[in-house]
Amino acid sequence: MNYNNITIDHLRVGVVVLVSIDSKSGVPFYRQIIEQVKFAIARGDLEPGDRLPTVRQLAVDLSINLNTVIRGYRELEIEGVIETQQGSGTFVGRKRPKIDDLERQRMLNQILTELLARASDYGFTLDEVLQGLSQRKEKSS
Amino acid sequence: MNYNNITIDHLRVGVVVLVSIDSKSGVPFYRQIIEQVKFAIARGDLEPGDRLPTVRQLAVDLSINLNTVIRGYRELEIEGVIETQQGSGTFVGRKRPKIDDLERQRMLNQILTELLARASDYGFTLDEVLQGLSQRKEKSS
DNA sequence: ACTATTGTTATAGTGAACTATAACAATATT
DNA sequence: AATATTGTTATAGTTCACTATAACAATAGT
Repeated sequence: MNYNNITIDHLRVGVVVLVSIDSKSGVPFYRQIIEQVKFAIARGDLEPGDRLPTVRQLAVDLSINLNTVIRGYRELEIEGVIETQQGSGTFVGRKRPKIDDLERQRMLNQILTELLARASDYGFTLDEVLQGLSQRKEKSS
Repeated sequence: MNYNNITIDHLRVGVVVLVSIDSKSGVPFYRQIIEQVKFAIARGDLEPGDRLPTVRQLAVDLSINLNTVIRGYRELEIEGVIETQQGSGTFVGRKRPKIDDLERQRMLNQILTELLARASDYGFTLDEVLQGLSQRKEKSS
């Protein structure tokens, strides 16, 4: 699929874009898969127990090689994000890290600070960041 | 330099971060140089006639190879963003670099995707991230 | 039981990015 | 004029991401 010179292959599950690959971004495909699966979980589009696309199906849909998908899935499994069952499929894991509220808050603040620092390096304003995030929320609903 | 497992080599000119390389992002070094020089100009941190770091100096400061710097500079010159003078140096050209909306969009998307992937690692949802950011906006106004 | 579907493993090849190193060419400095 | 500094060019080798292809292994469905 082609949007204004940005080539994006994607896979929709229902109405939701699960994984999309930007072949011009310079970011390795398998990494894009990893990030976007995590992102989908953060968004709530994927919940524990949900089934992911089969490795072959995703390879076809994204027009990439089977091994590249496997590589992404494997790293996700190593990180404990997903669980694979040979013969049956790949599923979102049940793992949820336990952190107390204070530590959680601190962690979130740190992540946000780094984000804003980077965004500002590139000349983005807080409003633009907020808007970009809001759009992602809309897409998923 | 090391911030929470994110390795960032950077070069400051004055107080401003001119070019920083994230070796874990997967984005080729020479591309990061190109992008960041363009954004520095767009931001106003670099103005027409300003001198850029020498190829050798930048290579040393970023701990990358001379040829990689040259590759980035060369593309910037081809695009007309900078002008090189053998023997004297590399300078910002008079022409303003076009950072089209697509490129900006891509950059923001990349930053947001990374953020959300990390947030997901710590069990944060998109909503929590949005809420955290909104609070920062209130504070700043 | 058989078959289809799922994930797994293995091998081999290609191209891009990066590195190391050396020599060359133009300009600035002394 | 001589030297240092700047960008340029060239060669060669390494690593990584990706592809193509094939066979294997476990599970689900019939």
